[in-house]
Amino acid sequence: MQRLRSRVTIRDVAREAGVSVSTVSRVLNGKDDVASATEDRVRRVIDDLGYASSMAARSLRSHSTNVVGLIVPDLWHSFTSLVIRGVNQVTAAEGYDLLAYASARHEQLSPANWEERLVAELNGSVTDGIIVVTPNASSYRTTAPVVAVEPIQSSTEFPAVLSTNHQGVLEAMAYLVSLGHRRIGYIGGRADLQSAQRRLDGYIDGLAAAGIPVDPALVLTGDYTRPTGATSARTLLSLATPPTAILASSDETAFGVYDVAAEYGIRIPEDLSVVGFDNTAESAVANPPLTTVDQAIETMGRLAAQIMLMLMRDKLWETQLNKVPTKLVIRQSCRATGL
Amino acid sequence: MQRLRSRVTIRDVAREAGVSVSTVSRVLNGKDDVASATEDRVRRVIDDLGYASSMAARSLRSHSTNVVGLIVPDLWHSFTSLVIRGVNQVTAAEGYDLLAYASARHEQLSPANWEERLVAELNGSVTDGIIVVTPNASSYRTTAPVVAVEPIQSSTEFPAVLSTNHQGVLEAMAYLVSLGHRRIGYIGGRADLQSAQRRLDGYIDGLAAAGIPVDPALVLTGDYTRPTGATSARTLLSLATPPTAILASSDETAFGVYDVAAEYGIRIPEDLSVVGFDNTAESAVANPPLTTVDQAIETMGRLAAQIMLMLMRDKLWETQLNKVPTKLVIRQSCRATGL
DNA sequence: TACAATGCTGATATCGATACCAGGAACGAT
DNA sequence: ATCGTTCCTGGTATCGATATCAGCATTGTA
Repeated sequence: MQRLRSRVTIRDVAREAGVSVSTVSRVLNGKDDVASATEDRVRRVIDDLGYASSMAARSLRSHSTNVVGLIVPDLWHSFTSLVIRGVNQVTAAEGYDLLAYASARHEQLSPANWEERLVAELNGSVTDGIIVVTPNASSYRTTAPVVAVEPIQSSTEFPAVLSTNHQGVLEAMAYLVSLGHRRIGYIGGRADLQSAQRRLDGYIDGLAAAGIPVDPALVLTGDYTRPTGATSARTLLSLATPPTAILASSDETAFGVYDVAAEYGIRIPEDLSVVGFDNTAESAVANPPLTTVDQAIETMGRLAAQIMLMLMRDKLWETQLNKVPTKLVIRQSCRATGL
Repeated sequence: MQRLRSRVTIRDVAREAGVSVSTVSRVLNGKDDVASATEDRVRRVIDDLGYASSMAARSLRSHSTNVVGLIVPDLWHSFTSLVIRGVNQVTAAEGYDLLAYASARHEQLSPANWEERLVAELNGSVTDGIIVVTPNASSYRTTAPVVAVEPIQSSTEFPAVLSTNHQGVLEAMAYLVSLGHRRIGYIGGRADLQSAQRRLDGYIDGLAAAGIPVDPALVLTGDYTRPTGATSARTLLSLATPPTAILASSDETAFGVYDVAAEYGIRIPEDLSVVGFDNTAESAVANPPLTTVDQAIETMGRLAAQIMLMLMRDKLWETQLNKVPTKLVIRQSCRATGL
């Protein structure tokens, strides 16, 4: 491959085409005041030399890129991937490039504000606006707009997109209660996440609505992962009076419950009803297919992108909290109790 | 939120701290020839003002960022996500940032070289090296290194990471033959992809190795998607003498076969054996769990990142074609024929 | 005492692009 | 002949950072 000795710059193009850099710049930016003969010549040289303008230089000078930034804690978890997918759909349709940034510096920076520096660094320099996924900070110093998806802080100074975690769990609880369950176990998420808190509230309110007292032995704190789901399930199923249903606060957690049920010879849904939360792709093909709360994560991404584009175009967006509704997806992991 | 009127620049910091921009720059870059009193003062001002240096300006001047670029056709397909995950593991461990770029301009540029411009634009300006996933071009004009993952062109002028598609399918075929299958259907991938061609070759060579003639009616071209998998399965299962086994060239395709089998009341694996390719997360929880060829996509990402870091550090990497072995994962979707 | 070495700091050029202003050529109007 | 337009083009300042060189104290050495 031709590893060029040095970059092809706008100067090289100008020299080769026998015009000034200004003219080349005009051609690049599609200004209409260039003679068509000149434009053709410049374009030919651009192709010949394989010239591409430097993003760094362009954005440094023009203070405008065509790029929406996305700052994510990682680039592979199912939640992240789905948000990215939703955002990408909108940005691509509107002709914006999308740049997802996962920093190597999480650990080194104080965990509370690792994204703050990134936002400042990227915004107004490489991106025209930034969407942050599950951010910690409640405010950023920046010239360009910021939109959050599932922020950890409950109140933020920028528009945020949230799912109705509380409502979703409430609905799932109502469903289990309608099937006759009264001992319902709960495996939560990491206590420091706002979403986990909301879901737990939904569980407690769901019990209250059915007039069932909370049994602390049935309420466990997890971390949304499969192994922890399994550990928690072992605890619940070893109780003297085990629950007849388990509400897991994530699909991964629910699969941990599946694992332990198989291990104990407990049949789902005959002996134990299980409800998840997320509606990941796996939940549809699991055995049995998992009844779960659909978070519409992709929709959240789309909404965040739409808000972002509005703000970038100096339109206003009044609402700070934008909720995307959850929906209970009933499959085959629950059954009425035999009572 | 404080939307700042204008960016905080290094100049503002210098003025506030009563030093020159040079000194601030030295502090930022951890040079050791700054008096510690001065350094403390500058750092305090940096924190107070919430200053973060502009990536654009920094890389324009220094010609070195700490960023590895990743150019992908999309940001959500399972293949892409897994590659990103592998790359991210290595870059994060080595202290490099990762920037994944999905262009909105696919469609507008001629499809054959949409990534070429992106590579030139990013490299030597925003990134120090670029990993391209399933690229079309076989060469790029760039000053910084390029590494490809599953390039479409068979021969490239830069290091490429490939999986042993041919070997993987061959192994799957040997397995099916060992179970007694002789009528084996094949649902391929998009004909223009090198990977699809390799897998098809594996199928044909697998038949040849077993001394079975190719029946054109059993060989269909798909596109790796679930709906097309279903359509193809309908065709195969409607034949006068339907196959006893179907080798799907992707897990998604295999799930399409599952769908149609359920529709037709055909039991897997009792009536029909199915083998997939990819070993996605879904394949393990499917009903029945899918026997599939594990591509070790994450490993491919890791290897690509390792090669990239070598090249960025001016080490040499001789081998152009780096193959990551596939492995047959036997689950419960196949059974010996009743003959 | 003179002169070099060291430690720290500032001034200036530069990276590659765009914004802005100025100006030449061709043309018609006065 | 002079002037104002219109159309096109070039020169120069500038974006925010780093690299390089130079300079000023202060200290060490011949």
